[in-house]
Amino acid sequence: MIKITFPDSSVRSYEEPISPYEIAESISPRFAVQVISASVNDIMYDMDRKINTDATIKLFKWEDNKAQEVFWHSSSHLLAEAVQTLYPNAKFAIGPSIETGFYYDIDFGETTLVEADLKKLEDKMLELAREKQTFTRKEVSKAEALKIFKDKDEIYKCELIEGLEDGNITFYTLGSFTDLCRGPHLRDTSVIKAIKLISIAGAYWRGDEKNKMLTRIYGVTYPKKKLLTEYLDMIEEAKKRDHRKIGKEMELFAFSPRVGQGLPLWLPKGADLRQRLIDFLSKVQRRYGYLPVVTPHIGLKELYVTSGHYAKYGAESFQPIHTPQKGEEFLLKPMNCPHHCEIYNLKPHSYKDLPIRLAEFGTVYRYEQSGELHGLTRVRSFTQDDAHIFCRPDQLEEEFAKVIDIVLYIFKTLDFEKFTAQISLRSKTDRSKYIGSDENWEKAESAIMKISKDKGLKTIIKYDEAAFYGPKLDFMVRDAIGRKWQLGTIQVDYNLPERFDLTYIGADDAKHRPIMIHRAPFGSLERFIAVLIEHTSGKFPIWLTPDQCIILPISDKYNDYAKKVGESLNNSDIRAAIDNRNETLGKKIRESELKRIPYLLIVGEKEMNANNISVRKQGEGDLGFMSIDGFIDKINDEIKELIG
RNA sequence: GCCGAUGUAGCUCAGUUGGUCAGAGCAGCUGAUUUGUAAUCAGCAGGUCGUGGGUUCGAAUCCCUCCAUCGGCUCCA
Repeated sequence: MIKITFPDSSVRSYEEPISPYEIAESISPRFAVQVISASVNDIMYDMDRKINTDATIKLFKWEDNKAQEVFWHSSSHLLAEAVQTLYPNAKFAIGPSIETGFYYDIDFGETTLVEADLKKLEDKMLELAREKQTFTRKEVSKAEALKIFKDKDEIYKCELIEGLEDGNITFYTLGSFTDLCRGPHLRDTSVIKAIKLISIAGAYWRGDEKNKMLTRIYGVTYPKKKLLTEYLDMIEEAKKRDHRKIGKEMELFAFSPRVGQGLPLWLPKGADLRQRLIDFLSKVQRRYGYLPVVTPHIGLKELYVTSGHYAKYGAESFQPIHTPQKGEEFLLKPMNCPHHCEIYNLKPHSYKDLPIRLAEFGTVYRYEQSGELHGLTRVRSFTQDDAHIFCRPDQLEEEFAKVIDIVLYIFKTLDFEKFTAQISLRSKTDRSKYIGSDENWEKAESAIMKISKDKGLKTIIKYDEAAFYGPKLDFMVRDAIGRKWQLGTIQVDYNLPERFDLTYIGADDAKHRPIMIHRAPFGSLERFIAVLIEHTSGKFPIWLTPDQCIILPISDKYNDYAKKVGESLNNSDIRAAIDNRNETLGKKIRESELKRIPYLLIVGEKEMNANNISVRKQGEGDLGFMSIDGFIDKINDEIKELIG
């Protein structure tokens, strides 16, 4: 007999060997059917794999991530089996589960897979799934594993096996398809009821662009048709919030191939919104002791040679601007820090002067790869809400903490509740891509980790994500369809102060090196606004939105009164538009609602006589009559509540 | 940059296998209507079908180049 401990600490005895499935069945056969995967002593286990010793067990139903992972991973094997059946010459690379669904990277050789082929694969997968195929686990030696895949000419699998330790290799066989795989898997394929192959994409073998590009098939599966339909509907809904779509609809920004790829044109309403965000942050920064500066959009190449940016990015950037002066070369500025360092360096500083916080809404230019451009989230010209804090070592913690406060304040004000705070450190292995001494890096990395912890910030640590001059604390937010984007960033830098030979005179009358903090709470206005659009579906908070209200005269008999109301509102700094077209009220309401204007002010006979307005709130309907001053107070109260 | 897809009036889209296929709705303009909480009616005007080549008697439709966009990969100071 062995003792099996359950998550609620209850213990049951069983005759060994026994599988997780049998254990689930002993609890209730109905429960057993719902269990998709299991862990034994916190190691994921096949449902039919036998347990021989005392153990703690967890049984996962569909709702559990651990169940979905197994479900989707098994689905990737099912996809591979279908591919192998229809394309016998295909060579398989890897096929993991992902956040939602799975993919498989496959080398189709000379064959090109097109979208239309996905349907055939889906059908084949369904057909195979219905056969109730089981997954068979087999432990193999490295030599044996290599031989099997070598015989089949599965070069990618062989390469994977080469990197594995002998004695740790398992195969799983599903129908006619055997794969190198750690497992675990579903008991059988019959639970896979709904299948959708989402898309085809290219993906480099092992994620290295020097390697061959394989064909990646993305898919998602569910145990119920309804769940798949719900998922697909949800994606459709999310696409309606796409900032590129809304930006066009609301005329916030645009692109022109004549101006150039990735160079956003801010339209009047978008520029208005953007300026309001700048004003908002400027006010916060003034409170925190930041000093505004303005620097040019270009700088001599030598500036970036000094900073190290030229060596790192020079070749893949916008190339130098030449002048009539032979040998003179300017670069479009890809970041503001070197300029700010030069400002710091203009005069000697006392330790008493620090910290110095130089802030600039600085527009920078980066030649992003064409395939990387994406709406406003990845562009070639963008404006950072940049600032550089030059401080003494003993001020670092406090300054860093205050920057975190600013970021959190902004996120809170704009209702960005779901964000990830990510500590981005150096690669553990490859240190060639960074500048500066190990000592400086260690100081900076440990400082970020300590301060984030002291601040009580929930962080995740990512290696190989640091900037080349220093580690970062990044605030990541998701867009409408779940892609993660970095917004706010705070970076500790010991390296640029050295390169620019920044100093201050200490109390000991000796020269010391300040520490530099780079920080941008929005990250860039472009990306921040993109994410803001997707989070709000374009229904911006009242203090930000371009038109706070629109006046709708019922007929042109009331246009003069409408104009008068508009003037009163504008005189009180309420942004009011007027729709005095010769259209029916119904139409004006409909269009204003679709334009996401927060308040519609209807004026006709009654309002004109009573010198008031009839207020309708976007999405909610008629609020009844209100005096003009009453409405002004209402808007101002709302704004006060949001931004104080 | 790489793999795949897409590109028709300002916008959203139709256009079967190449042969009156250059269309519709919305927006715009003109006129009528003077309107009470999500689309008033009628008429008019709008496109060398992304660009440049090619195949063909004939190309929006087939092929190639380039440009742009979309989904990924790689990259992201």
